[in-house]
Amino acid sequence: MPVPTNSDLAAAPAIEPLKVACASCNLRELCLPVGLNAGEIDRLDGLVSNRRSVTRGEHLFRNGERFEALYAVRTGFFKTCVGSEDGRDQVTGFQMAGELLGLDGISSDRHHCDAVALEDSSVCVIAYSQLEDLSREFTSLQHSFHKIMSREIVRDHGVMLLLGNMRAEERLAAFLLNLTQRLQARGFSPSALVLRMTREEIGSYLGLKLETVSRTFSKFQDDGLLEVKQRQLRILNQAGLQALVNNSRC
Amino acid sequence: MPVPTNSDLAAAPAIEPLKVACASCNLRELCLPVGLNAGEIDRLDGLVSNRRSVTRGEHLFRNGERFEALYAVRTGFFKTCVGSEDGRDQVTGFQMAGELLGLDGISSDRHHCDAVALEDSSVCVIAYSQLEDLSREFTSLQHSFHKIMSREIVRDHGVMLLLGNMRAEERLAAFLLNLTQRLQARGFSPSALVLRMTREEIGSYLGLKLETVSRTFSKFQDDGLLEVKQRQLRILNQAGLQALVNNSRC
DNA sequence: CGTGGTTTTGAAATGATTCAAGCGGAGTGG
DNA sequence: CCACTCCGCTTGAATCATTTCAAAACCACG
Repeated sequence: MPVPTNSDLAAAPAIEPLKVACASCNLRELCLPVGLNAGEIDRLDGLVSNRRSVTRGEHLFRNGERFEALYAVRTGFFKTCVGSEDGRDQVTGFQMAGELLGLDGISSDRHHCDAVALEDSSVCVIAYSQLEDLSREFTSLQHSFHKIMSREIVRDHGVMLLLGNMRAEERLAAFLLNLTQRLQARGFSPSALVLRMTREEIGSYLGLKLETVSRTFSKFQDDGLLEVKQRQLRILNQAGLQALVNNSRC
Repeated sequence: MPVPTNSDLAAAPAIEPLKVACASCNLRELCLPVGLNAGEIDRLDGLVSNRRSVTRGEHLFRNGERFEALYAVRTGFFKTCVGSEDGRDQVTGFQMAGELLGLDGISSDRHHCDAVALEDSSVCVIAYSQLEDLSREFTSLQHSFHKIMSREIVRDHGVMLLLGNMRAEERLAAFLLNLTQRLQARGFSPSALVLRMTREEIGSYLGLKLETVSRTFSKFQDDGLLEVKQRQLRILNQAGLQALVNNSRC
C-alpha cells in the first residue's frame, strides 16, 4: 500500500477549485457538522464561506492576537504551542484535517497560543460570533460544538496523565498510537506514516529532549516495534506499543 | 490575621438555611452567572435549584458514570483525577468555590474523571440539558459558559507547560502561587493558607513523587520563602517564588 | 495513649538530560 | 551534475534531578 500524504485528503485544486462546502466535504463526519441535517449544514456553510491557506512554517495565529474566529483544518498539519515569560515553550497539540484550532481564544477574546503550519495547509475560517448565533438556533450545532470543546478538555487531561506519570518509552508509544489512530480515522494506513514534525517538536509535546526522542525511536527499532527512516515510520508491532503504554513496568 | 477556612465562604447553615440562590450568592462573580442581568440570573436559578452535600473523601462522580449535570462548588474543595488502564492516576485539578466540575463529561455523555471532595463540601447541581436550553435563550449565559470551557482549556495548557518544562521547585512554586491567587480572589489571605490535599495529591498533580514534594517544601522553608507546618503554609517571600517560576535557571 | 495515615529525611539507584561529535539528506549555487 | 552547506538526526559518555527504598517522626483520632 502506498503511503498517502495528508494533502491527498483535499480535492485536487485544479479539478475542483472552489467546491469547499461542508455538505460536500469528506471531513464533515469528523468536523463541526457532525449530527447536523442537510438544512443545518447549509446554514453552517454560510458562515464558513471563508478559507485561508497557510504555508509551511507560517503562523495561523499568535499568542496575544485578537480572537475572532475558529479554524477547522481542511488539509495539512499544525502544531499549537504556549510559551512562558522566559523563553520556554511547550507544544500543546498537533492538529490534522477536521480538527478545530483556536478554542483557547474564547476565554478572553485573545489567543493564548501560537498555531503554526507544519506543512502547507488550508483551513476553514469560522467566525466565532456567527457560530454562537447559529448555535443558539440549532440545538444540534450547539451540542456538537460543546462536545468538541469538552473533547479537547478530555484530551488535555490525557496529556497530563502522560506527562505526569509515564516514562519516555511509554510517552512515545502513546503518542504514536494516538497519531496512527487519528490518521486511520481519516482513511490512512494504520501502519505507515510520515511525521510532519521534528524530533524537537515531538519532544516538546511529550516533555522530553530531542535526543531522548531520537534514542527512543532507535530503541523501538532495535526491539522490532518500528521501522524508522528519518520521518518515515512503519509500525511493525502495534500490540507491542500498546503493551508498553498499558504496563507501567512488566 | 486569622486564617479563614474555606467553609467561611458559606453562610452559616443555622442562620440562613436555604437561601442559596445565584442572585444572593457571593460567588456569582466567579461562577456561571458572570455578566448576567437580574432577570437572567433568576432563570438560571430555576435550573440550579438542586444542591448536594459531599463529605470529605466521598466521590461527587466517577469516571464512566453517566453525565447529566455540571456541578458548581459552593463550599469546600475537590480534586479531579483520571486513571489509566493500569493503576496509575493523575490529579488533573483542584477545584474551589465558584469553580465548575464535570465539563469533561459533555464529550461523550460519560464522566471521564473522578471528582472527590477533599473536605466536607457542597455543590450546586446544574442540569446540563437545561443549561443548554437556557443558553440558547440568553446570549450572555451562552457566552459565559463558552468562556468557562475555554478557560479550562487554557488552564490545562498551562499545566502541560508546567509538566513538560519545569523542574520540581518551579512546579511547586507555580502551584503555590496559583493556589494563593485563587484564594485571594475569594477573599482569603494571599500569604496564609491551609492545604486541603496530601503531599501525594500535590505530587500527582505536579508529576512528582510525594517525597520530592516534601523535600521541596523543606528547601523552600530553608530558603526563607515559606513557613511549612504540615499543611499550614505561610508565604514569606512571594516575589521569590515568582522568580523561581520565571527564571528557568539564573 | 496507642494506632494509622501522613510527612520528613537519608542514601542508593535510575532515567533523562547535557554536552559533544559525527552523520545524512535536502536544497543551493557553481 | 556535483560539491557544499545547513539543518535535523543519531549516538556516546558524563552529569544531574528525581525516584526508590527504607526508617523514623509526627499528628490526628478514637
